[in-house]
Amino acid sequence: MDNLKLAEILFPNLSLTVDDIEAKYPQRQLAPGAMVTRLAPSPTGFIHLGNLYGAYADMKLANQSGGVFYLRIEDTDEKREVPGAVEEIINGLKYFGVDFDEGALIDGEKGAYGPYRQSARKELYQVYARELVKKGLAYPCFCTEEDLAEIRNQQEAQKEQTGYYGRWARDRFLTMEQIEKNLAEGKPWVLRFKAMVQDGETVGLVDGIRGPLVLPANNMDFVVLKATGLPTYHFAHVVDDHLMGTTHLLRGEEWLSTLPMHLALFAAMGWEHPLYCHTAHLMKKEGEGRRKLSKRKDPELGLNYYRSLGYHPLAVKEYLLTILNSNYEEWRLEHPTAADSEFEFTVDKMGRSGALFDLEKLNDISQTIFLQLTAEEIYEFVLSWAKEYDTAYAQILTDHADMAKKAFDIGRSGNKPRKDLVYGAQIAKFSAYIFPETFEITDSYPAEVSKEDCVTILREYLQGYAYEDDNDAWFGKVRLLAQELGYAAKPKDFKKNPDQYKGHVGHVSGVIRIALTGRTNSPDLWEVQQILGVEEVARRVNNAIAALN
RNA sequence: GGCUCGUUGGUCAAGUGGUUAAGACGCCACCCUCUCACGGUGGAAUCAGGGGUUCAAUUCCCCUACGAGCUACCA
Repeated sequence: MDNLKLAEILFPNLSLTVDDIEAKYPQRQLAPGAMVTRLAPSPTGFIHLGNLYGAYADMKLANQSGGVFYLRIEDTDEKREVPGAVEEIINGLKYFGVDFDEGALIDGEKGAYGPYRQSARKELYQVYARELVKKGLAYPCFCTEEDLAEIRNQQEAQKEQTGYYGRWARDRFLTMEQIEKNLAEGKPWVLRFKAMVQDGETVGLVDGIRGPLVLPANNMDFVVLKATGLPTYHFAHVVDDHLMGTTHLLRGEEWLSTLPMHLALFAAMGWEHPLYCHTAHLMKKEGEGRRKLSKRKDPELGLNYYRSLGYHPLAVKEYLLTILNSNYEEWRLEHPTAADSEFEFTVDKMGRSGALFDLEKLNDISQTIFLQLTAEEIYEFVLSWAKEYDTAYAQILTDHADMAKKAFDIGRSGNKPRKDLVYGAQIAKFSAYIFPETFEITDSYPAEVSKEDCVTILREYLQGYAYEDDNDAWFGKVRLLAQELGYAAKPKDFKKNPDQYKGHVGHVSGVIRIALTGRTNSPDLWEVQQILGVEEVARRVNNAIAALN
């Protein structure tokens, strides 16, 4: 077989040569140790937590080493492409704090190693595919779907490994005449890699996360170029990551089993492969078992889920970081306020087994994230969330900006701050008590207090209420009132002698709390009243009295 | 089915040929306390199972079970 001639017949119209390309994509001039990483999603749907998880790792690796983090769009499958997906990927990632040094943009791109959309790199792949043919390492295959199904059936019947390989690789043995004839007849063809391995041969490499790995060498004559002339993932990955100078390649563990193909390709091209790092999948608990989080079944996998609920992007990032690197949480404990960029991220501390997504932990982290924001920042964040997902609440926040900010800030100072705020939707519900439009009495009065006493307490309380009182003076009055009505001034006294009292001051203030906030659970009452103002306090107490009668 | 990867409390996990097997979230109890929180103290709870190797195995090897992934002209 004349490989050079075959290459010429298969690729007659390429304008570029290998030298042209190598000249256009020189090795990157970076400091030693600088890592080049990438995110390479395919525009087939929404971006999910898994993408974000990987993106943070890639970004940290590049940033902390003075390297480059770029975005490449893997759009070689025209059938599955979803319109607008690229925009959604970029915007979605940006919202959660992922920025790229170079790569695809919504319109166009930036960086010298483009194009960053694989569909625009068709000729590049073909030039290298032609090289493969020249070396006798690739050949055209004219098999139809039916032909392949037939091969598979036979293999299954004979209990042999399925696939296109060895003696089953029908078109591997085509003569030049047969190929020319097929071509002349206009038969569609794909280009297959010609696997050259002995039975039982293995390949070894060191994975950044999993350590040394020994895998069976690839024996499949897999497809390198589809009938459309576009490459498969395997070929595109090898060509692109070589040309774009990727040094550390993070990807999901689903690629582990096709890794030998990629290794074979790198070897065939005579290129060095990047350091592969195969990450574990995020899992989901289902019944007794666990399974990979799935795009279809699990809305919480979509980034949009967290965004629509109003989780702060920093909270999502912080949470993902804790499951990304096993020693991050410990570091965070020692550096509670440091920027996460100060944490040195290492690939070998990434988990080998899939983590279950833990919403409760996210909530916990989310609470402490809000603690670090100012009331102003919280307000801005919640408002921008509400504008998109809860317009009624957005209107209220706009109308009562000052009130909202003060309410968000209650009890957050000092060294034992409250952690009331978790995420947008929760905040909307939690803060409802403060605004006149949403205030309503939803909880019931303490069972220890009779209806008559409730009325008495509220009447007397309102009479004695003075806006100028400080917190201590205010509560002193409540204590006094409690005592006058036969309630213990201190809960401890009541606990010791429950028969001597109707209840204790907590029950009395509970009545006031219900009247003022509508709930048994509210931030500090004195502060709430400072925000509401005398008139509103009086209005709410009077309404409560009226409702009791 | 074949191949590959994985398995430490409920969850995230540290860790090592000899440890009282960290820590975090959650849970429970108590303390603090005007509620709820926050905070503090304490507690329950883990090396999937079985074989080896070894003086000694959670750690090394093998098998089994379970989970996951791949087995496309998808990525």
